[in-house]
Amino acid sequence: MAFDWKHMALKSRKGPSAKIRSAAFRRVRADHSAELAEDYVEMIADLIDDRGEARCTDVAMRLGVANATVVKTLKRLQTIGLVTQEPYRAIFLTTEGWKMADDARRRHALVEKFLLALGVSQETARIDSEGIEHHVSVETLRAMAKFLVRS
Amino acid sequence: MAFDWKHMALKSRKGPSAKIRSAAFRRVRADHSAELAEDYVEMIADLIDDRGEARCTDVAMRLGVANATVVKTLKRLQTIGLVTQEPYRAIFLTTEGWKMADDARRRHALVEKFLLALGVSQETARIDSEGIEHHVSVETLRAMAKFLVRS
DNA sequence: CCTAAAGTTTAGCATAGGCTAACTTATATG
DNA sequence: CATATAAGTTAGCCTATGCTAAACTTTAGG
Repeated sequence: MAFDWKHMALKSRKGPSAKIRSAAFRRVRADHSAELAEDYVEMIADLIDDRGEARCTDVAMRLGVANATVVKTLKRLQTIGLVTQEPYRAIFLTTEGWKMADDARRRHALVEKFLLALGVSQETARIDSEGIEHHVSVETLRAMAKFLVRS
Repeated sequence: MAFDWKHMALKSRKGPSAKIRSAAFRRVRADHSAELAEDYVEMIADLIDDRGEARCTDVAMRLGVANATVVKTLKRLQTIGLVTQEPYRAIFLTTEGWKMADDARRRHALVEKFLLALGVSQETARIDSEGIEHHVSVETLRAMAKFLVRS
């Protein structure tokens, strides 16, 4: 508190680590834009597999958002080439979309299994894996897989 | 501000129906609003401990965002009672702010240590823990702590 | 003690994601 | 086969988070 900052050399305050450190936060922010897309695509894939087609309403209900929100987001997903849809019709995934969905599902399943193996409840594993799956690097995924094998 | 979906989600113990399932996504969305606040507060706490005071520029640099963005976000954090600041002066944490910061740091440190114990590199542990720390429930944190003890 | 550099704030813009209400289209049933 | 209801869409609003450029305040140093 009583430190005299006025007489410190201000130029030396910016360490070279600041730039490096900020990369982690940039990564998290970048993840966020991809996150929603992954959730949608993963859910659409599940719906198609489960019941033959994915409808707006089902996606809205499962995500817990309004119908109009889904419609708006699907437009964005269409422009970036992940889904296709005719007005008033069901939703389909592009090849790109299927690739992302399968990837997300694999990751999701692995994280959930890992949490269960760690000893948390089914309920918590389900909820936490939903939040965590988007932030796990390939290296960490591999470490989780290894843990599953030897446990 | 935002409704406390975090708590809601943690309390639900019923089967994975669509309605319940959507709680996980609500929880993730609720986390997102808190996430930024936690990152700011945690970083401000670190800056105060490291060098006696937290300035806009340092926060901006470490987070990798523009100065103006920090100023705007700090206004929000002020209105929700986490920080205080006089114009053109350093940033301070309220009691509430310190509580959140300490909590975030504890969680962050635990997740990072856990990842290291799992066998990932220092670099990956640092980056992944940044993304994961906000999505880990108390139950999972306890499981991670237990793992650290017996490993 | 004055001035230039460094730091902070304001203004104005963009995008993403959320909502409700009102409208349009598809479909299921009497 | 006509129409009520379910499903999808549009319009318009809000908040959060980012940005740049310009204006303003503090402070270091001559």
